[in-house]
Amino acid sequence: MDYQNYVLMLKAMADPNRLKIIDLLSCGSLCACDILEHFDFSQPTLSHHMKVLQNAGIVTARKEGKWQHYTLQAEFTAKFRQGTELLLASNEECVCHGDDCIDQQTSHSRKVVITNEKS
Amino acid sequence: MDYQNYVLMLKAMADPNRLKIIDLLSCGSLCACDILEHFDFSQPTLSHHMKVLQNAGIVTARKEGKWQHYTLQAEFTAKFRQGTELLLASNEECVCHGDDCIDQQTSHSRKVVITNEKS
DNA sequence: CGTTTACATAGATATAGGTCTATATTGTAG
DNA sequence: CTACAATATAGACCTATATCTATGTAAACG
Repeated sequence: MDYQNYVLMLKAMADPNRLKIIDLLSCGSLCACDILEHFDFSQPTLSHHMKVLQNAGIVTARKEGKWQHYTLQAEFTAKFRQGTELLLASNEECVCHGDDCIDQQTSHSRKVVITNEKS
Repeated sequence: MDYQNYVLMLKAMADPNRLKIIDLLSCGSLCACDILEHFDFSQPTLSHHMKVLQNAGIVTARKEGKWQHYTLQAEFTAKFRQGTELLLASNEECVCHGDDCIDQQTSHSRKVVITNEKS
């Protein structure tokens, strides 16, 4: 997995209002008007935020009459946790062991550590 | 926990370059010049990104001679996972059950679900 | 002491993003 | 068909931010 999708999720989540929307939806589906009641911003602003969340694969929309029902995408939770674990793990799955990685033998800081490290 | 610190982490992580820096550091400490080798941007830009990561509590810096050694903050991993679980959990720890939450009995969409739901 | 190396800071610039008002679209009900 | 209600789209505006060049600072070295 490259981090493209994970970054997309992070960007969508990195807004207090959208994070609150996700939190609301983690308790179950809601329509736009119900979500809007929890915020001070305008309806078009909510529409914008919901589109961001959909584009990131975090939320799905299901139209029912006049109402848009928003639901947390089932795969989101698993995918986000997976991306997080992949990022934070220091094992061989770590991306930095790929072709774009540090050459630990020629690393400058490694040389310094050998000659100057005191602790 | 309010989400303030979690949002700060998310904002710092929601950049492909900073995400790659975190990934690099998940394999161990590195000095600025070693990190810089993996990127095309300038040294001041890296300095900026490292400051963002420090302000978010993700990275710590330790000066050793001329070199700045950057390390993933020990608490970051745990705190981020904790914030993620708190966000995605649909149990009573969910923030939306606080005073700023949905009144599920008077929810408009709930009424609609009862009268119009087919599936 | 002067030079080089590693990094930080200052300031400029350009793009991204969050918000608004105004308006369009779509569905429901009379 | 008309009116209203729920949501989406368009476009403007402003702030945040990612980047750069130029310069400052601090440590090591001859």
